Amino acid sequence: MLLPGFRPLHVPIVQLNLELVLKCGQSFRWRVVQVVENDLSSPEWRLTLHDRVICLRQNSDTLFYRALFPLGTHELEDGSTLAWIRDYFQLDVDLDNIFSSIEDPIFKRATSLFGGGIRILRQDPWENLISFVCSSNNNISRITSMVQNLCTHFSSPLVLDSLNIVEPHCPFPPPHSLSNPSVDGILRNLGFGYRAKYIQQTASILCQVHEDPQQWLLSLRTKSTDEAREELLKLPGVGPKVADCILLMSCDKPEVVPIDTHMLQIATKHYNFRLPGNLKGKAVPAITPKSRDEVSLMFQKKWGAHAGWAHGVLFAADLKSLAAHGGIRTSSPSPSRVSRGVDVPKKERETVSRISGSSISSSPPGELYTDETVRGDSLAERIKLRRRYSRFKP
DNA sequence: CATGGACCACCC
DNA sequence: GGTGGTCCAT
Repeated sequence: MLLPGFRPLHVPIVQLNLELVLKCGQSFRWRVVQVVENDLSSPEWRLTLHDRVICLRQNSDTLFYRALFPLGTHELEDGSTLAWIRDYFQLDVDLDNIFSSIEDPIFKRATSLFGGGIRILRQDPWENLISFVCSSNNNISRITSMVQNLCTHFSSPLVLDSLNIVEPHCPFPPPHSLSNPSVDGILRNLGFGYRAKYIQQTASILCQVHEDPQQWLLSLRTKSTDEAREELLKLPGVGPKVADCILLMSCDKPEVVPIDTHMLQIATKHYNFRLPGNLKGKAVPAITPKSRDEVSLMFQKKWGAHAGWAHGVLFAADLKSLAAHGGIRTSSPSPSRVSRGVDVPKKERETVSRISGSSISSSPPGELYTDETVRGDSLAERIKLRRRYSRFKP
């Protein structure tokens, strides 16, 4: 494969499969661009960082990469792009190595379904945090559009040289861009619903409490799993499921297995897990705090030190095998409840099904939050925030 | 500490 | 009526 401008890196597709990894609900910002050069065009993946756009393509044994830089910046490739890639994809982690000790036949089957290549990304904790605050009661396609809106409305696009670049490339907005109280209303108008307040409050709290919020989030990587989780749970919109996702995907906690209704289904259907009031044949009851811990522990015990990575395989495999069956659909009711307030229409849809055969349907602000703006909040609001934030304090 | 609702917008 | 949760009140 000849790709002008791209640099080759030897990475077998069984170690990293972009198609499987970048669209399975870990990161929501990668975009596919169909490049029409020649005829044998492979999809190109792009992600906008704060100072460059990462571009990737791949074939069976090679990953091709390059970066697009803003006008006026030195784009001499000093190796930082390669360093970023190795870190982000955790290329030093050998999938064969960490999975070879897992005997679980169901896991093995899921792996063989794709021939590997599914790994956990090492994402930026801040972006990861906000993205998953958006994930509650939500599907991949809508989360994707919400995150996209976050970028286009709260950060400035990189000014690129390339003429073939049309749409704006906006980085993920930093904490201070989302901390102003006005952000709540803006996000609501963008269709974020009740998650709008969570995002603004979380950003606000982090900016108030930490000199450098992003650096502080990064420091969670060196803390113990329990300590890091405790910190994350203090933030509005972050419950046990979201916290576990962040721990696994951006805080170097590979043993953590996030349990959502999806994983609960898998546990029930394939691992004979039974909730308290669940008899055979009955529908799976709603997840409870206790059952979540039980299921998570079961998987952790079964899969070991990299249980979270194994979970990623089951999860992605599940999503994928549905997309393959493309029309199998299971649930789907319709609304009758009308809500008041501002409504902003949204489009897009996506359906995913499951391995087992059943399926689910898925698929100007920006000012620094200063003491002055803080005073803009009502007293009650501040007290509530304060109480929540100190809930776990000694 | 353990359950039910509400919560937004959107799917169907 | 349900969604790849969380918050709040019993």
